[in-house]
Amino acid sequence: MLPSSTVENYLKSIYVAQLGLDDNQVLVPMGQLASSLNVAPGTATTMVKALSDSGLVDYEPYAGVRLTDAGAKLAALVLRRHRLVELFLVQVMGMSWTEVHDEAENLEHAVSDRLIERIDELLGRPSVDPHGDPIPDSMGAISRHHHQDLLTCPLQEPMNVTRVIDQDIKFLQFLEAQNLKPGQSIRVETRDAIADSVTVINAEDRQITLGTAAASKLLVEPKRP
Amino acid sequence: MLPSSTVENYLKSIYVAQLGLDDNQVLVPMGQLASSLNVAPGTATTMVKALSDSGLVDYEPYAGVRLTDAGAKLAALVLRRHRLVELFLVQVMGMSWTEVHDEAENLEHAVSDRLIERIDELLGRPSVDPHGDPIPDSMGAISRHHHQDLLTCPLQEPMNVTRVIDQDIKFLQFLEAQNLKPGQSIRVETRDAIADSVTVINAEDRQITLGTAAASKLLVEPKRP
DNA sequence: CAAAATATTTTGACAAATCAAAAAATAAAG
DNA sequence: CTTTATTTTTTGATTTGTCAAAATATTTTG
Repeated sequence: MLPSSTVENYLKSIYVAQLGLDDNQVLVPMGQLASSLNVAPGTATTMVKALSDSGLVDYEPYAGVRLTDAGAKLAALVLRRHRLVELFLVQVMGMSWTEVHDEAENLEHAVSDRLIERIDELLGRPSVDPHGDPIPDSMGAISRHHHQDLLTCPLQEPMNVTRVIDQDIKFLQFLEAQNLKPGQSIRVETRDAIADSVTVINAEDRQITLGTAAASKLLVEPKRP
Repeated sequence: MLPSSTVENYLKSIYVAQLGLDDNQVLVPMGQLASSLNVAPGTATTMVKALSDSGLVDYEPYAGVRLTDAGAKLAALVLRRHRLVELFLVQVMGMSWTEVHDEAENLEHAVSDRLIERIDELLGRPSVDPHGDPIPDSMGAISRHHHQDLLTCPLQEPMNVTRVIDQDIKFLQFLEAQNLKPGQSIRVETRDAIADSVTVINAEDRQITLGTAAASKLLVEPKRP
């Protein structure tokens, strides 16, 4: 039986949450899951129990939830559809990278395997989406190559923006306006822990100051690795 | 509040059924609606009552159902999405016209107005889909220009296939194999009421015999009107 | 036009997904 | 190490969409 959109969204949220988990933890707390899905805590509990009965997750009461191999594969394929659709909307349909997330959020549940395969082929089997997020392959395998962010990368060195860990349209539009979107060349000028800020120089030598919360959402790699 | 996929499907079915209604009738019988949606009769009754409460249909118990103006507009926009998606899948994604119906059946509920507008633009504001079905405009208006079918068109005259009133993949594949798909030039050779058959000559002068049920699903217009 | 056949509606039940609020468990603080 | 705060689970209800089968209308037929 094929999973409902709801099930797909739960798996996707757990998957993404697991990737973002600190190394010592393995379980996603129920509260975090509930809030990422915008449902009441009790709703998440009920649903996770059902997913557990279907063998898609391991659930430990009061501790949290973790995907099984079967659940992780399904989740990766949802993410694959989402990200391929996003890239398709940008490359083929000419939409802005700032607006495709919401559209893909719906389409990811409606595109067939056959269509997603066509899209993958048409785009030349891409490895990342317009936000720099890696696209799982058709087996559900995902490249887990770890980038630095603006808080950890070297200062005064030319870096490339490779990924943005946020889907908020306003934030993405801001990055675009400041020439900070994926593919752009930048360098970090200064960091000030007290002021909670990071200053960056963009490709046009304009200086932009970000709070550390925002700075941590921009991933980079050395210009000449 | 935006209509659910289920509501959209009910409206679409009623809309299509109304177009196919004999001129003297105005109400779609509940049984017909139920079977076109593959639901039990009682399910259709319940749902139609709900649609009636929302002002999308007029419902007359034991007689049938008819769309209100609001319902008709919504239905036309669903059909618009469906047909634009079908054409898009053929023209841009390179899929076969025989297989796009099922894919569009899912996507029609997931594409946003913004995306459908892009598709419409990209395709050059087309007026018909790959099956020859007319595409409603963004106001929900649809061209209702009536074609002849293979049972009513003149004999021995060159005609163009303009439309196929059936979405069954096997039937569409058959038409494709026999050079009878929309756009092809054909002529009707003979009709035999007793044998319940129609013989057609395709563009390559091959003769094909169809039953009248199949023949009525092929719409044509004179080659030089 | 009464009897049989057909179509439609009603009824009672169920599954999926959700919420609010009460209850229970765990974690944090004094 | 008890009390308080936080998180999680339970409980009871609700909405949407569905079905099977009984009850009721309508239509057809002899």
